[in-house]
Amino acid sequence: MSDDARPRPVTRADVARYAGVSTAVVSYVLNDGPKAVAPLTKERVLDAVRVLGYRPNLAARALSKGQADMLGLLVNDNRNPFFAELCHALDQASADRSKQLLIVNSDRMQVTTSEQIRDLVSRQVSGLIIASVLTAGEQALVETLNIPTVMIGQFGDTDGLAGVGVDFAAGARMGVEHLIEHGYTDIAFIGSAARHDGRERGWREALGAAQLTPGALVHTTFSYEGGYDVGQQLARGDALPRAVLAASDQIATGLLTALRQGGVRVPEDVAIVGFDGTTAVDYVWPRITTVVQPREQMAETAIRALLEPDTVPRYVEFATQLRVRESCGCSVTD
Amino acid sequence: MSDDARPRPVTRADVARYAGVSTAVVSYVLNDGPKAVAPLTKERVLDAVRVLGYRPNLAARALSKGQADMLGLLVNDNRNPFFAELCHALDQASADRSKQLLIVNSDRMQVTTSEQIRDLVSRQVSGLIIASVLTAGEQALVETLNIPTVMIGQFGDTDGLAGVGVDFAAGARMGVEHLIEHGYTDIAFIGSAARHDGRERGWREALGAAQLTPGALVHTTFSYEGGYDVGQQLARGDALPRAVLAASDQIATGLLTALRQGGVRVPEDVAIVGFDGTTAVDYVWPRITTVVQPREQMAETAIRALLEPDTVPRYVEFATQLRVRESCGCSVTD
DNA sequence: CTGAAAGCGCTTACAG
DNA sequence: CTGAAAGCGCTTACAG
Repeated sequence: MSDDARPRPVTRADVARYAGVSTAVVSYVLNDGPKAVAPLTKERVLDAVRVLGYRPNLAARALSKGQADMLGLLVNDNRNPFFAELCHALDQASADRSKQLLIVNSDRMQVTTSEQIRDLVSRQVSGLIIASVLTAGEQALVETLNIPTVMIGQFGDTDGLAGVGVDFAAGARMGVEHLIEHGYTDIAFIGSAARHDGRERGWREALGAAQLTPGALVHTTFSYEGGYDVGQQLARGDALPRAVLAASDQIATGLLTALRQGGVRVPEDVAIVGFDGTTAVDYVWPRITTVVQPREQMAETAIRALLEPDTVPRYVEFATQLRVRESCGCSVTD
Repeated sequence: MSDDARPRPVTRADVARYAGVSTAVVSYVLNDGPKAVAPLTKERVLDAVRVLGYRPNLAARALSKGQADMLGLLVNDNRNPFFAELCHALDQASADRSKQLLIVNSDRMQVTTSEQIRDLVSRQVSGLIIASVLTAGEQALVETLNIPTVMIGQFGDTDGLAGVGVDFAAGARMGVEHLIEHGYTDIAFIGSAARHDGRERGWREALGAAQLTPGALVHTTFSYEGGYDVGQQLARGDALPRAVLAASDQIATGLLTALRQGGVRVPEDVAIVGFDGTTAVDYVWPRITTVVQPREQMAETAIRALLEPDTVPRYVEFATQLRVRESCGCSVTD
């Protein structure tokens, strides 16, 4: 049995003493620089590290370097499936570059988002990833903070911060065009009331290009519930659209559920196309056809934008892809 | 316009100088101790803080205190809806106690779980929350680390670590009993191959108590796909169980989707009860009846177990609740 | 190739 | 009630 309660943790001084070198040398070995170390000395140090079970104190290193090898991630709500998948991808991508992700939900009641941003910076994160919508004030704050920052998922290139995302309008057009190919002419859009949602614009554009009158335009919250509420109203009313483009998979899922609960058939009565490409919409029935955002690529690019800004353009817009399932009326053999 | 590139951040020395006090006093004010400060002096310090826009360097504080005001959370995959919700609840609960959560996915390829645990500790987290299953070796490691640790969601009280979770067996019994009340007698269980899953035991116990022969016992992975695969096999075969208890909502959802895709009606042909109580299963159709784990309470208790261990028993087992929807055969007016 | 030493920005016993 | 100073455990210019 080993002793418990090892009161004083092993420090680099212990390692230096054990290996018979200076503490500087221990650092050189552990960090592979900035100075070279003789092979034999290096061996002795590594041995000491092994024997003593030494682990660097990362808080000390962070203080010394002014940087904690962490990246701060601000997300509105990590439970949202799309953002959960994005968080996961970001976690992997930052781990690839040996950074930890400090994830913070901005829907906290107790503290303002600005406060959270400041706290992240106080912790010496080397960069900020913003996966939620900022107010003008919050954005101004970030800019004065003078820390590498990238917006992900949503950004306007009017502002000063770097951004990674998809072309919402093109994605929406793709979805609507697919519905048009099915022969539907009455195509509604369900999305948020945000001022300039590219998805809403893309919906409109695709209909215009096909000489179709826009169908109903419904604004709701970005959540299962938002879609569900709309679905209930539609199911009760008498003016069902023939097809719907939903601005998110969550909305699409809530909509689908309410419609079916209300006895409306999907896709026979109402066809649905979602947006995001989350895994979850492949596990409802009918499975939801959706516009896929390439989240691994987005995550990878966002991390690069932070750590190697010169290798990445200021704004990166990825193309989306249509994942065809049954909710649009296609019959998929799978 | 304000200057950009503020090279040297404001430190507590600047504040002290501006306020005409020592740096110690600044600390006393900012930390409300350990010494009292005269009201007027305090005012001057707070003023200086405001004017200079001072923010403490949390890495320095962490080094000094040997503790970073962070809690490390190890989760297998934050995309799993139940764990996403648990992470969110833990985030809120730790924010209530002004700790940040350092979330780490243990499904990373590049690095072992033990390595991740060590890294968390190196970062001076003041506690560890383990929301994933540890190997014996990993668990032994955690114990030698001598840091406050709590397992959440899953724990065996044979081991040395504190734990918070639900009574899996009782929860499963509750689910099965509900299916029995519906009059079903052929009730299957779909879960993992883990050695001692309380849910499997509870299923068996409830059937035994009702003098019913256990139905099929199917082992699969804990994922949408695991449930989907089983559902496809069942739909193709000719031996459909009349009812199923799934060990997780994800399994239940995958199962439901595959069954419906295969033309099997739920609940008319096969009734389903899930486990976890995630939000998502309220947004599939039919909505899935599920055994709810009280995740806010669990999260709150886990955080308390770490920060105020004396106020919490070593093992806390919460009761589950049945959330009745349509998948079991109930008709819910909602 | 190696070491002595200053510095990072806090906290906190100790003295007054 | 306040301050001077040591200490936390690293990194890294500087000197040799």
